[in-house]
Amino acid sequence: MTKPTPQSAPPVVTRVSDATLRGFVGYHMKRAFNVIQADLAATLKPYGLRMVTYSALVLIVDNPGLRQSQLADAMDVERPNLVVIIDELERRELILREKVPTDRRAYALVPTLAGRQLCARAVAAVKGHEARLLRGLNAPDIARVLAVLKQIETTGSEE
Amino acid sequence: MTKPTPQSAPPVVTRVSDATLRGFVGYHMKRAFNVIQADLAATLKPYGLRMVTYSALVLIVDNPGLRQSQLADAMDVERPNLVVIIDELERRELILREKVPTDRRAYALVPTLAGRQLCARAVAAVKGHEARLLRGLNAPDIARVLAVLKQIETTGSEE
DNA sequence: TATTGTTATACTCTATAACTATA
DNA sequence: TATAGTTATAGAGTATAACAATA
Repeated sequence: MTKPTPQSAPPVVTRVSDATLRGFVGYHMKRAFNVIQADLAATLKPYGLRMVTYSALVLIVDNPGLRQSQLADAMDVERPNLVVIIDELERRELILREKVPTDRRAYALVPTLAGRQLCARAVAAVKGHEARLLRGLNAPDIARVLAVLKQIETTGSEE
Repeated sequence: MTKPTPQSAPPVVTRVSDATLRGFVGYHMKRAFNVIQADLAATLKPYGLRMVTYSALVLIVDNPGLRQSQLADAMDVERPNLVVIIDELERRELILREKVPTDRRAYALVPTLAGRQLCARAVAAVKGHEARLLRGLNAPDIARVLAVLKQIETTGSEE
């Protein structure tokens, strides 16, 4: 027999339970991702980069000459929103917008030397950030997590 | 010997490579979470709930009588932002703000019958949503993912 | 006609300062 | 003096419509 709790006046809550939400993978994902996002932002701050500008810079360094529309596709960002991101990287002279001779509507995005150097340093810093957050976890576990995340990513578009 | 590529004019990019970013767990997390978020939003739409209002409702149902500040803490939301969330749930008569006799500054949040019923239906729908996104994955793999996510969540605050 | 990059705009989410009424 | 809830506001992030130049 448990002590009956009055229905009209709920007892004072001393410890908030999130047991129901803990039953969902998405809830754990959101909380873990919040931590990653905050730590990543702090990691990139010394380089003057945000998550989006970092992603854009890495993709431009890895794919020199790609068009803005290709980058927008790869980043899952709308074209109008990419413009300001590219503006920012260009203003800092980390990348260049080069006119494409064969299609005068388009710009080819290429990294400058400074862009490639900053990119290398930022990537190294992010590696350190992940090593910190994932320390104590073994490689097989992480590999399994990546497999699950990849499956979620692709299952979403199947439906 | 690989064919040398001219440095001055980068070749046209046919397929954008995100190989560098794929080396990071956070990148996979973001992409997977985007998929989850979009599917969850669609799942909750028929119930007139968004991710935040859903989380708030579940926590109020599971912790009847909790204060707004407690809920804000649990949800990692600033108090000002919680106000409009609570307003929305109260306007739809899913929850009530009850004056606390012992502390007249505070409100105890309690679910109405309609709130508990909608919560139960929404939770069931979200279970279906997760089953869809995670189909084909076995329980041990998911358990390992949860362990990793929990570790990331707690490691973030250690530093 | 369709596409590339752009502008303007709006809507959501989130963060901070300051207020009120209590404690 | 500190706390609970609120208001106002500003900053990100994101989405859509419409335009000029070009294909």
